[in-house]
Amino acid sequence: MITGIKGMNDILPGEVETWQYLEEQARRIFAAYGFAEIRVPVVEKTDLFCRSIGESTDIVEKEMYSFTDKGGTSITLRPEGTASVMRSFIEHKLYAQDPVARLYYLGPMFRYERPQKGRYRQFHQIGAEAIGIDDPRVDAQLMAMLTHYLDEVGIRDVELQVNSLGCPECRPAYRQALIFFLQPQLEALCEDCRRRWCTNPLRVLDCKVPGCREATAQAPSILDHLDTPCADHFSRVRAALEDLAVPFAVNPRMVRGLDYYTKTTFEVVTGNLGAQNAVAAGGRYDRLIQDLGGPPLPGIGFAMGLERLVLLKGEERIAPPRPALFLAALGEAAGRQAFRLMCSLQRRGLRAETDFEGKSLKAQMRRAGRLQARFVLILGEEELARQIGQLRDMDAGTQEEIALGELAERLLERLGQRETLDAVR
RNA sequence: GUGGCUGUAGCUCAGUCGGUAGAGCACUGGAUUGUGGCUCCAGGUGUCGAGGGUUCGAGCCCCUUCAGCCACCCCA
Repeated sequence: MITGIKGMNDILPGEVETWQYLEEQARRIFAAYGFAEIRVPVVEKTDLFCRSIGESTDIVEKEMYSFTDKGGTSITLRPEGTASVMRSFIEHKLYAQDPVARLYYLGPMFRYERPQKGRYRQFHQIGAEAIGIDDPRVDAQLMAMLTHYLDEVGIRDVELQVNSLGCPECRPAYRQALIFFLQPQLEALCEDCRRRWCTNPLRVLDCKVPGCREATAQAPSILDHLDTPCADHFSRVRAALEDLAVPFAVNPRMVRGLDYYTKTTFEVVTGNLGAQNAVAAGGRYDRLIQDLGGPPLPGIGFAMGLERLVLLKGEERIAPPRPALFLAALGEAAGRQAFRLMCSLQRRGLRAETDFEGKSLKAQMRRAGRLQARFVLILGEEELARQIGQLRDMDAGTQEEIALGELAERLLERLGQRETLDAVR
């Protein structure tokens, strides 16, 4: 048996409806905030990710699906979406028409990691990017949109956390201050954190080991080391969030896995995802476009992990659509008629089903019941001769004769009635 | 890359002290001729993840290997 690839999952009927729902709501809500979809390839030249995400990040160092194509170019399955969107934005000079762009994307991302709960080698993100405005209100607006979306699709028990990582002018000083602070405490830190102290000291603040948390309890905060523009930006972001009544918590220990972030960073976290806690994450990247060879335009964006949203929805599945009608036919002539009727209903957009195996009426009724058909049309020799059928309401258990010529109309009428009733309830 | 747990029917899982495998669900047929869900009856399916070893005999014990899950690292 040929199986799928580790960490790459099939999304089967029964679950796919939830995916479709989450995607549709994102399209609808993001559109209201002025975002347009952009579709970019799932592979890019490897250099793009090295330059944007950062050479020394874990993603670039050990998690990329990179290979050489037949032309000798090193290409990589995208580990995230922002780099590709920025490449496209720059390549097509979208800033020439309008220096402000709001773009969203959705699709698969790839990272070579050991799979675990909420974490896969092929995973899916919905992301949004707002380019060209450095006003803090844009930061707040993006977080408001994200919060609005999660609320709308019924994701509960989450918290929006915000932080500022400063900029290349002020972050190095903080980094030094943190290194100085941690140096005398190295003994108290875990093995991983002693390594982090050298490689990425900010990560020490994020460690879960109790000993490390104690040792860093009095550590300097990045928020006290921001320079004036960064501090001002951050306070205006918070003010704007308050103004919009978006609940949030400041988390000065929040760290990022990608190098391009500046100033505002944010995460939506939950305790219901096993070892994972992030549902969505994002931040400002005011240097990225320039670093990739574009104009000096600022940007901010976020991405949500679809698998994680689906996981949080849990058993709360979106019900697949029910067939409007199952045509139960007895005998060959009735079978032909049922097949014709089914096709004509389908052309009118009504989901209809029938039996192709000449089964007994009992068996056909059982199948109709299992498919949760709203109605069944029973068509035997006698009905066929009179050009009528028995229309059975499967929910009510009632049945009436109807003329075959009126089938579609009667069906639409009664389905409409039903929908009205549902709406009233 | 490291560690732990688990692999038995399509699915969820039992399987005693080592004696050649079971249940529920699902599926199919039936319980008055042409009427679903509930109930009852009947029916089939397994390289017991794979390979090797111990043993008269292995689903069970030992070794190897593969896969899945979970956790670490890191992250959506």
